[in-house]
Amino acid sequence: MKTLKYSRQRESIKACLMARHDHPTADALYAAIRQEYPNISLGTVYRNLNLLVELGEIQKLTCGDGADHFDAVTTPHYHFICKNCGQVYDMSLETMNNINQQAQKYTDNQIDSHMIYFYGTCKHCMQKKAQ
Amino acid sequence: MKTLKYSRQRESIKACLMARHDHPTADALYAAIRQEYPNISLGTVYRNLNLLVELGEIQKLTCGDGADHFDAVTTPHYHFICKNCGQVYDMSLETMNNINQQAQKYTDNQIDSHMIYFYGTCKHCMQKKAQ
DNA sequence: GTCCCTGCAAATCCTTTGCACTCCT
DNA sequence: AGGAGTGCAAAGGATTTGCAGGGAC
Repeated sequence: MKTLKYSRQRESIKACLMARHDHPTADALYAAIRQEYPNISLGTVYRNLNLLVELGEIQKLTCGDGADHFDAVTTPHYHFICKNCGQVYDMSLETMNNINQQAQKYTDNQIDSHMIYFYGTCKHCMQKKAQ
Repeated sequence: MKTLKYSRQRESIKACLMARHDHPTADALYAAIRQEYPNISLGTVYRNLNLLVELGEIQKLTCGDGADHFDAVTTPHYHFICKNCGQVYDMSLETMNNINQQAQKYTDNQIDSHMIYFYGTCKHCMQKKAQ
């Protein structure tokens, strides 16, 4: 097992993600962090994001719009994705009653994780369209 | 609006996907169809898969393993993905009770579609590991 | 004949990786 | 010093696209 060393870049990436309420892509995060560390490289951003995902400190969201998104909230929750603007919103839902039960058909273990995405047009986009 | 013309390639792609019970990637489907049409190109497979998705005749699954998968079943259902082998299984669950209700927070419309993925290790892989 | 569809290859987008160098411990 | 982390640029994988020729109607 590798020993983890401190890096100001990693701290900055984590801090930056936690400060946001949207779910930025690696590239969007890169752009934001460049304001503080103009020399940081995109490769470093990707490397650290993947590391943080492995550590369970952040979550990766693959919503199907090409680029992965990242989320500092790791407790189970769901997402609403606007088909118009691509914005990813957090959704909270009651615990998923019979899902673990259903999953016994496929695995003897627990479900490790899940990804739930709902697609539609968000209110914000509907307003813009109405104008 | 474009007029749709018949193409034997498109028919073959659709037929091939419908005949399968797994959820192949574009590349896997390409390999299968090549047996019947050795000259078909990967670009054509992608073009037609996207067209069929637009027509609502098939479904695209973005499970987060790099490549998109395709599914001939378009009725709402869920997926179990083995973290070990990447196999995608169909799952059926009762109708999602309060989900549309919850979604009113984000959209005034109905939810257009949703993607639900559960991750774990499938029984098949557990057996192999045990050997 | 017209316009859609194809095969091919090049281009694009997102992400990962190899390498020499730097920074933590 | 030792090894993890970085910046850079090149490589990689998946998907899209431009173009000239072929096929449907």
